[in-house]
Amino acid sequence: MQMLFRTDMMHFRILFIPMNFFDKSWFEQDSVEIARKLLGAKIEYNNCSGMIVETEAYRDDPASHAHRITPRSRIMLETHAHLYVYFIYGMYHCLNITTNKGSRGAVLIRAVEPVEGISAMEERRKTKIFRNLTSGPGKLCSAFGITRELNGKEVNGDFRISQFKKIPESEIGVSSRIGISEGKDFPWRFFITGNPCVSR
DNA sequence: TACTGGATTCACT
DNA sequence: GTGAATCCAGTAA
Repeated sequence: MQMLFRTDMMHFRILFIPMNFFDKSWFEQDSVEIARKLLGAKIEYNNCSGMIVETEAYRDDPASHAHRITPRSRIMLETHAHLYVYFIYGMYHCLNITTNKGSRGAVLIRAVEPVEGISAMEERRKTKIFRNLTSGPGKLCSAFGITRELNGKEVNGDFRISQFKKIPESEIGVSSRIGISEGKDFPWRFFITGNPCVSR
């Protein structure tokens, strides 16, 4: 397999990054486009991996942290291909990838199907019910051990994302869920597959 | 400095 | 279906 080389200056290691990893420029696209294309991609972190089965796109709308730029959300305006991890409800983390070069935007990873490191996920989640390991934004962060330590990091460092499985267009659904904020509909926002490991 | 509420989850009824 | 858990970013004063 063809490889790229990446040097890790802190530890003087050479890491091998396969060619199917999304490069930084790929994340310059609009968040809605990326949210759709990320379905079927694989995330890897902490010796665990999972296939993305549900995403949610955020742009400059009232329900988005990007709508009002604050020190916390500034990363969505200033970067793409970076991780935006925030803490919510006092106990959960949510994982986003910044998008939209030159504008504000991000994609929330809402659910994945566990692929590797399942026993570690079971331990962190304190359950052996496969369906409950990563079927929600808070659940998947818990299963992977994702915390705010990852906030601001560029993708394909410790946290990697790569092409994995091609999801047929016919299997991709756009949810008609109601947007949380201000009671407005954002039907373009949610992308799901028919995979059972999606949020309730 | 104090207060409010949230891109969630889970236990309980 | 409902409500509690729980921390912290954001805001008002």
